[in-house]
Amino acid sequence: MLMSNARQAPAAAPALSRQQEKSAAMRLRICKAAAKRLAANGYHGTSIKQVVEAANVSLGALQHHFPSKDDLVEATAEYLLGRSITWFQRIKTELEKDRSAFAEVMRRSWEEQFTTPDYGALLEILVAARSDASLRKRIAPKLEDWRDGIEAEMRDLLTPIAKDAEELNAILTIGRCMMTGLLVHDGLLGDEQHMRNVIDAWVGLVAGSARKQ
Amino acid sequence: MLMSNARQAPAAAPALSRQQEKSAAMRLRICKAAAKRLAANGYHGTSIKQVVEAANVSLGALQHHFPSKDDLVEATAEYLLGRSITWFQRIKTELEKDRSAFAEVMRRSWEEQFTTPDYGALLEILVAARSDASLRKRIAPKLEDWRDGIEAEMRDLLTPIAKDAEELNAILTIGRCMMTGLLVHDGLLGDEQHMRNVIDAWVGLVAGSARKQ
DNA sequence: GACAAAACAATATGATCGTATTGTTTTATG
DNA sequence: CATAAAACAATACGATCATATTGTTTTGTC
Repeated sequence: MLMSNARQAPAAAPALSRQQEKSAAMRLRICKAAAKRLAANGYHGTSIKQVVEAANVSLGALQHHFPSKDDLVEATAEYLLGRSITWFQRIKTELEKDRSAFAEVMRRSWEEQFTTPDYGALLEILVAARSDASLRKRIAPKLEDWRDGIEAEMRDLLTPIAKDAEELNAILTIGRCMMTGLLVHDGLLGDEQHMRNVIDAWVGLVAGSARKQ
Repeated sequence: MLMSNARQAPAAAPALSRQQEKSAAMRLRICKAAAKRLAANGYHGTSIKQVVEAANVSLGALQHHFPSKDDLVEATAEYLLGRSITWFQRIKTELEKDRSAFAEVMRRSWEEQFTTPDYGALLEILVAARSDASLRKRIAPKLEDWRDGIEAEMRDLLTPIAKDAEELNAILTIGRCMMTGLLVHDGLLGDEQHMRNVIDAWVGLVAGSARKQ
């Protein structure tokens, strides 16, 4: 969790020198391009050269900031996960004191997060990491932080729907995993209405279970 | 849905000539090797050469049966989905008249299906197909048949847990997608006990909702 | 048993992969 | 402003990719 590694992916931004500014901007630009290519062509179909062209930078520039492909993928994952956390922070303030917060979080996270190219890119990275030990080692801790971050953000907002924190986390996990699987399975068939119906069924199920208690 | 294409992946086996037998055996052998490599190395890390070596066949033999990589991947997907359907047919007869059939189906499909190398291979194919239009066209109808097949097999067995067929299908979809997402997300972290807990939470949620009605 | 087609095999080919190498420009520091 | 390091750029390299090509062996049909 330590922040020793100074020139990691875009984090906070306190008083940067011109060089650091340039570097951060370049890294962000490359990560965005990488995410775009990953979402469009998948991990298998994305090469360094493609990212270079999409970002409109030289190969040398990319290599300077990301010596290996794993470095690039790791930074891209960090960028994407960071943006997701930001989204959850925003939705939290938006839905404060909304009685149907859970339903809103689920529906909106589906529309604004999971069906997004950004999440498609993240999915590619996660699946690639499954069968690549060195990449998995890099990604796993960031993914864990992401999950913990979401749970921390949602804790207060969604307290009413579960009997304890553990159950709430389980519900959040199921929702998150369901949406990912929905993309992989039914997303392949392209029936968006059907997917929305599944989300609604899920919301109904949780609501029904909560009412029972 | 027509069966015109005679020499597709291993289907039924009614009276084959020696040539057809050899062919089917070779195709099965190659598909098994492909699944093994996909599960171990992912789509991105699996090459034709690797499959050739894993199956211990010549490149020419593979090319004869699968002219392109997409042909191989399609046949492998069909093989894997077919095995999955077979599993559901077996579990159906095993759990007939079991009052806790739903919980058993969920828990056992997690252990015996989703956490299996075979499903890892299928996951690789599904994700790859997301960003590969031609592959998606080949896979999508087979995936749809698979989903429909599961729903058909489970219809009678799991009738009690839902108020109608539509809700039952939604529950099956959520369960299936959740397990897939669980592999992609929490599977990366390797905490198997946590994943089993999530499955149990899901079973409890559905049971609670069913009891309410 | 002759002939054709299917099955299997070995090697070649052009493209593309990730990375290494080497050079030039820009920025920070004394 | 001198010097070193960071940032950016261009080209090269060996490996590997999917597939094409050209052969040989096995099987089915007449």
